[in-house]
Amino acid sequence: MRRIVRTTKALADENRIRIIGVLTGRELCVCQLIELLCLAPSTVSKHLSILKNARLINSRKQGRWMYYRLADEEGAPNHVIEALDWMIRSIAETDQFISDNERMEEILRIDPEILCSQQNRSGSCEADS
Amino acid sequence: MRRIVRTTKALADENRIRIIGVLTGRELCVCQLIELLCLAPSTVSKHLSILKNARLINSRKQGRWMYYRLADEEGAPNHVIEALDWMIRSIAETDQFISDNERMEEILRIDPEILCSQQNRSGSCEADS
DNA sequence: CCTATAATTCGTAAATTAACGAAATATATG
DNA sequence: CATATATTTCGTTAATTTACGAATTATAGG
Repeated sequence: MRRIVRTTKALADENRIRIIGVLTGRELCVCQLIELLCLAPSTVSKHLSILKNARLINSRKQGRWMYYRLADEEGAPNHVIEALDWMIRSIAETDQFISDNERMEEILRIDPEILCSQQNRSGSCEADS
Repeated sequence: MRRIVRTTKALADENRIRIIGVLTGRELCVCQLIELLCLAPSTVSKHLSILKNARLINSRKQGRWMYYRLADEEGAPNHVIEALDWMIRSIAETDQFISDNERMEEILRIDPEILCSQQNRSGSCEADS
């Protein structure tokens, strides 16, 4: 039951739900999520660690970048996979999900080298929508 | 998306999950839940209002008693029904779910008139398990 | 109508969580 | 080896949530 609570707590935050929303079907690095959410790098990192702790996402380090993706069947408990499944189906038609994914398409067109180097300075984010 | 967050927040508390666990398959009144959870009546009432607000449960007043039951297909949005479904399947085999339901069987054997009248005085609860 | 009582609302204190910036860590590159 | 940089960890503050008791509401029954 502790594990169920850890799952629902991880899912009980709007920013973490948005992360799951843009992670469906692709892998993203932290600075791309920072750009989307307009939050400090340390905050986004903390959200990712909560999701990872709940085993909702996995990560892979490549050079200086850390890539995150949704958990897959192998390696995550059933109840986690099913929660992810429910979440993705539930948010799929929300405005937030749609606009986040549109925005992410734009972000993905930016060379990550340039994108990242412009962050880590305060007030760098243009809040959108 | 607001509604999804409301759903996950409602499910992100151990006591509320326990309430859902004992409510599967039956209707219960507030004092029976107070007895199980060993929490103040006002606290249990607050948990119930959070669950009701998220449309995970429904209520019915009969005399001085208020009966709560899980939401059913009619009247609750799809994503809520599916979340309930996931939750019930996920907790079904946990020790907490099993012992809560055993304890509830005992509680149900007590005349509610007697059960309720013994509450509302501080320190009345014998914490179990 | 008066009293008892089941449940809720309200105000408040304690605990938890979210957000930030600064410092630390790890990796690429000159 | 020194520097730049992507991410994480740590410490702190602000916001949110949980829990309680006191006061309130609504109903049953004398």
